[in-house]
Amino acid sequence: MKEFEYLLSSLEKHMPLTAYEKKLIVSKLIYKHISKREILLKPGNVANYTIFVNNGCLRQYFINVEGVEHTTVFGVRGYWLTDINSFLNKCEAKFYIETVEDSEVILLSNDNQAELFELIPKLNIYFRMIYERVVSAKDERILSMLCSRADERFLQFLQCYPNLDSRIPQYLIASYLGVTPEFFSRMKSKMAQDLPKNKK
Amino acid sequence: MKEFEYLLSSLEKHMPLTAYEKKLIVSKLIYKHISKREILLKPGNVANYTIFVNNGCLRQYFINVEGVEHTTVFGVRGYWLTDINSFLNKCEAKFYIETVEDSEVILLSNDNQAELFELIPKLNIYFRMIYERVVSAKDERILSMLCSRADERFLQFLQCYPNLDSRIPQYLIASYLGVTPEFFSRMKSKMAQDLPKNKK
DNA sequence: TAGATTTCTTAATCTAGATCAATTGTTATC
DNA sequence: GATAACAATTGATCTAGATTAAGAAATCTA
Repeated sequence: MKEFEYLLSSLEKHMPLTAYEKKLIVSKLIYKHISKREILLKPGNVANYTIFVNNGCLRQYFINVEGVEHTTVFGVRGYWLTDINSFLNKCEAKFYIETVEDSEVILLSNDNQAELFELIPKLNIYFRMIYERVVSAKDERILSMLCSRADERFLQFLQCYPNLDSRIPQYLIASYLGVTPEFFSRMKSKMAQDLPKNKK
Repeated sequence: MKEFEYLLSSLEKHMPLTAYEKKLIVSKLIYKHISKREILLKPGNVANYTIFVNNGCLRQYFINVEGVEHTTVFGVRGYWLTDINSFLNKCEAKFYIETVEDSEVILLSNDNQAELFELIPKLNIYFRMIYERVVSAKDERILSMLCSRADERFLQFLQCYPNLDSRIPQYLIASYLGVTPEFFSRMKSKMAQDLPKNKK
């Protein structure tokens, strides 16, 4: 039960839960330890699960026709992650989901989620609220892609994912920012150079 | 009551509603006719309402420090629109919301929405599902900004908003795509030029 | 229907970031 | 601890799209 503590406390931030309800919820969940660089979802497959990140870091990414990876989102502790279109419509996923470091995740299958919505309707409140916040975060990201330069987007990334930059390879950050690793490298050293100047 | 028909039918696609519930819902809504270029929300104010577009077209946009407008989303018939962060947290909005053409909208205030969630809990299902789809759409847009060129993004825009391009000025489309009006103009004529070649 | 305002186009020049290619660091693996 | 595989840097060149500036169309509005 300890493994589900963090998720349950996240639920209880939004609504009270009885001991029975908690037990019911946990009975529908799968806890998993996954090591670095394991693929949880691949394009072509169906996203049968939505994934709660209990520890570690995952990412969702897309590979375009030229074979270039584009990271749409990182999932760190407390994040829910899935190819939502595939999960909702049981159609083919277009995104990969992969661990970036050794991670612990909690899986909730589409069917189990549907059952839980039936049995504990107030879970709709929880997911409604989760999605509200996801929408808000995605709006920020869209805005950032629309009107910020790569260096500003990097600063926003640092805000959004504190300390993550030291945990993951920088070509992944580049793929999240939408620049090449080469450009990111140059940009980073330029920013470090300019920083002392700004401080003066 | 006729004015709310489309919204109610949209609700009923997701769940059955009794006559009483429908009446209750309608009693919490405000129907409004607004003419072109009216501003419904401004940065600095709080987004007290979420807006259902019954007819016409609105857009949400941001103005950056240089005074350049960036359109994050268009709202056409059936869309819900608000500065979600401001609406949820009653904090200052950062986005404008404005009509692009004469429009009819339905306003639902934050307080009334909360009341309705209390009185008709299954509305949580509706909004949960609406937000799921919004998240999916925003994922698409993020991906598009990350890995498509402006001309490809334009084609995606046409798919996403059929016929809208003929209804709105093209500098608005440019601001949605994230390019200057000048570049958009040139790109468009280049695309028209290249089209016949592709057909051969 | 004329003038004013807004929108769109075209051209010249400029820049953020891409691409290609080579080099150096850093991690894994046997 | 040597070799291979992967990650990061650096430099030269190229391009999508920005900027500035001007004029042409289209639209309002009186």
